[in-house]
Amino acid sequence: MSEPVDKPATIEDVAKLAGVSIATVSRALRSPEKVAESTRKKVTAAIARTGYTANAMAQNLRMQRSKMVLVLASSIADPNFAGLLTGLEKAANDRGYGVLIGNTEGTTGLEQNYLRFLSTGMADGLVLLTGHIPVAGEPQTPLTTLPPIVATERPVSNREISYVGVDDVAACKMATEYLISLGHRKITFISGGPSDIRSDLRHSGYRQGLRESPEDLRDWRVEGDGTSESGRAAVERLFIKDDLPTAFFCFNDNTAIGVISALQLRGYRVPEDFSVLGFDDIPFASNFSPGLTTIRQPRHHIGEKAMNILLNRLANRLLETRSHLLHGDLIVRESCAGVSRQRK
Amino acid sequence: MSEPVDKPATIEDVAKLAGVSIATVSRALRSPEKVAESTRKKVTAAIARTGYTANAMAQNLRMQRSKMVLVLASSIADPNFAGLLTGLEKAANDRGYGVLIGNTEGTTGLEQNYLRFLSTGMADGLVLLTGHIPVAGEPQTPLTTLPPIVATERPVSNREISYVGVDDVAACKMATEYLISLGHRKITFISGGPSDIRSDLRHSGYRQGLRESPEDLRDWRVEGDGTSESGRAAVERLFIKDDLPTAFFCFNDNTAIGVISALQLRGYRVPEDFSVLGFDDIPFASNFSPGLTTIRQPRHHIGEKAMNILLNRLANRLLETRSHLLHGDLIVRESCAGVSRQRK
DNA sequence: ATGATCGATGTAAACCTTTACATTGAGGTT
DNA sequence: AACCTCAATGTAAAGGTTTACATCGATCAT
Repeated sequence: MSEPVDKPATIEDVAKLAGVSIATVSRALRSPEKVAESTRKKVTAAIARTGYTANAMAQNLRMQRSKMVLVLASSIADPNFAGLLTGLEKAANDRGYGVLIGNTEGTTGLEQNYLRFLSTGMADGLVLLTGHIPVAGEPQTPLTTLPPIVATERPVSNREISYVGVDDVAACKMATEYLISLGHRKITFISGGPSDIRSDLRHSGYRQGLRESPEDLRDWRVEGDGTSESGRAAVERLFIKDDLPTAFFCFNDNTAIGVISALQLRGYRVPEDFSVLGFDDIPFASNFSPGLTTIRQPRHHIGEKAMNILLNRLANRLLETRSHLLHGDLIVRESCAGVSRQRK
Repeated sequence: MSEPVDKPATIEDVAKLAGVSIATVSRALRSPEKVAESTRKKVTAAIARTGYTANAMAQNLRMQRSKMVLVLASSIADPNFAGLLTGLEKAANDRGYGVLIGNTEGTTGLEQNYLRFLSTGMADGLVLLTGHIPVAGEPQTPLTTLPPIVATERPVSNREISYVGVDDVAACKMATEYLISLGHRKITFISGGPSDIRSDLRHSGYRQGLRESPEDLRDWRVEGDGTSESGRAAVERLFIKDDLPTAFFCFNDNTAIGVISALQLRGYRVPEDFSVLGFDDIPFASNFSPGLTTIRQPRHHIGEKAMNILLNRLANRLLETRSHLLHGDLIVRESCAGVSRQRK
């Protein structure tokens, strides 16, 4: 139905065909109530005939925005990333925004590079999954020049930035209580590394859980870094010391998987000999054997909520910059059991 | 070092400060060789003082491009997606392009929606992971209006579109020969569903592998759909028929995982009782127990190569629209073994 | 000295919108 | 009949670049 165009039709083509001015065409599209029914019809017809689509560049230039959001992540391969992105992307798309991906791989060099999208105006807002405000080249106060930001996946220490994520503390407290209710009295927390703030949050939830017990349970933290290798290594260290818990509460599912395979490699069985609890409920948690008992992050919701907060800010519906902590569910599968016939 | 700006500096501010025209400033940036050393210095100084960054919208409008590429995927959560995206993203970023994500969830509605990035000129090129050319609203020939495209992850039946991916046929032939070399004579191929072209490619590689054998081996295909559930289901069906192979060659690792857990659930051991081979080498393949023997997709390279092909096309370095098939390595872990003490 | 050549710079158009402001004319009020 | 109001439309500026073309001197050959 469209004309044999080589160059895409412009608003001017439409105006000419409809016999009106370009202003009227623009109005017919952006604020139809301002244009008479009859002319609106003519314009619509002309648009259909020309196959006109407004040039986004021209619009953006004129309106000083890009309808684009930059998502900065330190690792695209992170098992949480896909779910989060799905939510972010859906919310953005629903509101006419596009999602631009920046994979920093944890390096500030790449991080810097992606800031070009902000400084050149290619993106209106920023979703931070890195856990820190991107460093500008010059050591100047960056917050003033940065666009609206929302953090997710990893909270940012700066209080000015909204964070959307699971309530690590509450979830870990609950999970710890669950382990205690199963009879466990010696529970090791395997951390996610010193640089990850969430590790401290989860550890603190674990401690709160311990304190709920009438007995005085040992706060027992060993260091990991969130990889399955670090889970394996932690187990090995504990075996060498010959100081073993009855349950492992792991910073995340990856670590839990490492822990379990290390235990299995030594001939122990999970959950018969040891209980292991993870965090995240990565897609693989249910396929693992034993099925991982873990805390589910509502990744999709987190993503959607984070994006909506950001877009509301962009739309000037000024919002409090608060943290929004979502509830994490305990998903009970097979990797945790009662302590009854356990060796220690 | 930068002035107290509310509005970002424009090229005009720089020009004024440097005492030259805006054309000279533009030239100093885009084609420095055209401007005298002395003025270039003045301009550079002025840029530093104003903290000027060229407005991308204005540039894009003027130059009729966006330096942005749309990546259309049917599922962001696909285990291959992250690795692919990492490669795509890296190559794009290296060449100053941005990557825009479109998650179609397999629905044409969303697919349509993302096409707005193309029709409005927000994206210059398209990376297709969906396996088909997006359908335009009207039943018109879309290829003429679509920008340069490259397909990856799933080949597109249309011959005009370059595809970058692993050589499914060769890899599966090799893997099948490997199973045969282990002594397997009854090998079931579990497909990835009728709608997935790759399923046929891999099946055909498997058949070629069978034919290499001096014996006349049975081409034995059962249907799956690429999920671990379908792997489980396939195993159950075979048990009901009481017609069992000694090895399973699965369309992908997900299926293989389903197959293995179904076998284990029935009390069999892998690889002692059955061998299972996957495809993809998803991040989890090595953490699974038993470690998955599988074919590794060089996801990162595929992504980079695909993006480079697309960007070359965009840069008018006209390239043949050919398929680029990369080699897939057989990763031998524990899930396949000799047939010796197998039950059947 | 004169003109040609060429490098460096400036002028202005073009890219395509949106929107403030001006204009027009119809309908209503006095 | 003169005036006012208001809805509908048009005119033109603005948004910030890039680049073809024009201009200006200086250098060089004659």
